[in-house]
Amino acid sequence: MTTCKSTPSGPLRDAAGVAKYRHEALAAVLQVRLVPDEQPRLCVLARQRRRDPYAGLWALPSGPVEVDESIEASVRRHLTDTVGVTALSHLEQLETLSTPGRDPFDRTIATAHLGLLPWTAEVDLPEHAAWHCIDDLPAMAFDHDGVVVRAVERMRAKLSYTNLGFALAPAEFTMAQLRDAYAAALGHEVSATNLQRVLKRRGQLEATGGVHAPGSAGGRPGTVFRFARAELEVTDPFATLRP
Amino acid sequence: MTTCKSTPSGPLRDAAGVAKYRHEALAAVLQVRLVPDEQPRLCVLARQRRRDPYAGLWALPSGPVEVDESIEASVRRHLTDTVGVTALSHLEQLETLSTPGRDPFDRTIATAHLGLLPWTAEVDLPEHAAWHCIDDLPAMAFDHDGVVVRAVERMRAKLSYTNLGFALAPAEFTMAQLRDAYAAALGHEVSATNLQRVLKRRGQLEATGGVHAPGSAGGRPGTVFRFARAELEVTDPFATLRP
DNA sequence: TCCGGTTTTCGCCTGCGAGTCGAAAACCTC
DNA sequence: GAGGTTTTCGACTCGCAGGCGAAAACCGGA
Repeated sequence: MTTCKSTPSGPLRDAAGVAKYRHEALAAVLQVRLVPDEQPRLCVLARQRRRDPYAGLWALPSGPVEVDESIEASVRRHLTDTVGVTALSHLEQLETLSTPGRDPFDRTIATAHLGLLPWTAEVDLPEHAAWHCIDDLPAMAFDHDGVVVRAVERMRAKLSYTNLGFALAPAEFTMAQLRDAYAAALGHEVSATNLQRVLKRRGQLEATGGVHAPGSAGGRPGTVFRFARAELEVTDPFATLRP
Repeated sequence: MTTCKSTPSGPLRDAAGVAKYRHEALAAVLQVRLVPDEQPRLCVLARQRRRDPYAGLWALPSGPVEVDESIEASVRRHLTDTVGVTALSHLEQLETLSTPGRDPFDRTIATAHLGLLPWTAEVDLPEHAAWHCIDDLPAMAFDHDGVVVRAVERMRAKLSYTNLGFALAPAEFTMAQLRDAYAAALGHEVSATNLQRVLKRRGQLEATGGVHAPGSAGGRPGTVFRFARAELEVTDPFATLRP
């Protein structure tokens, strides 16, 4: 229904003279990645740009929103198409970036998202895509470095006041595994004792009944747990000044 | 630099065939409003629509983003121009709405914001604009009722784990006034004792030295306080599982 | 000036949940 | 069976929110 009145040199405008913008769906996909004989580390998925602007720099997976989809659907579509990510355990909106000049070639608006993968998910990465550890990030294109920082902040905050832990872990796990995953995600040591007590008190943790075989070094076998619910729920945002 | 290739019947697209969208800057402006001889109440600013779609229904203040401004600057501009709000004590981004069909006349994307005014701010409302109490909202246009709900949720959550209280109150106030404002904002009774102790422990509260004259019914005069800082700062988002 | 009524302020106590520590349990290899 | 390793559980401490009652500071009226 919209007709075009813009001149080739100016911004695109509709019949009423209102400016229109290209809208990018953008995602910082985080995963606790296990490396044999090392502590697991928190990483983010990025692609190396082939074209200007910022050719050669790393950028978060993104793509334009189509007319018949919501931004969230667009994020999922582009993640599947460009980096082969289909098994997100969590996806939420982070922020919308709109500073004029953030894309030197066009006036674009982008909505950034936080995506999470369980540590067991294996992604077949295409060429020019790679995982980068959070504490050793390369230079990134556009405003994407800020997006990664805020994605990690959001995930860390929600790990403490929601049951977001389910998105880091697979269906079943031992407390030792979960402790290591939390430690990698939060960036500091975590006590398995305290973690188990906190999650149990909140009713997020259930024992499956099974036990996990001990490692080669021996030791008591760990009981296998699962998260009671796989949807995000807030524990108590009104920690203070409650009724 | 973008040229127009769209046909009059299809969506607007640039030279590369990428769809472009009208982007709306949207704000839910909340204020604790004082009515003489009544408890103060939390209200939201809305305008009654004159044109279709949703003519006659109430809608949050909004307007299209211009090419040379960020979304946040656009929100401030439209709030000034359409409802005369210039003294926001706080403004933050809430969420971006993009469901196809959310605007039956056009494919638009809107970024919703949370705005706060101190209870002393008096706004000269134009015709067709009014304050609506949160617990007695009229039917709203588009997806704006959901925006109001999430704006209130966000504010209530941040009142407990940030110093957002500074945005509700004027520069100076007594604990009794602040208690009433918190009670209206949170929707439940608040103890002045506990409120003062919590805010003091966090270093958010300072005594100015002055005292407020007692009311007509007498009583001990209240000491005058101010917030130590007027920028948002998080108290402790990592309440649990800290290092 | 004294007294009841009102509002604010302060100190003490309680209770919940996070964090720490150490001992016991359960497994390995030698 | 002994020694080493890992997991699990209980007991304790501590910080902070929340509740209660007494004391402080003001009013108006007798």
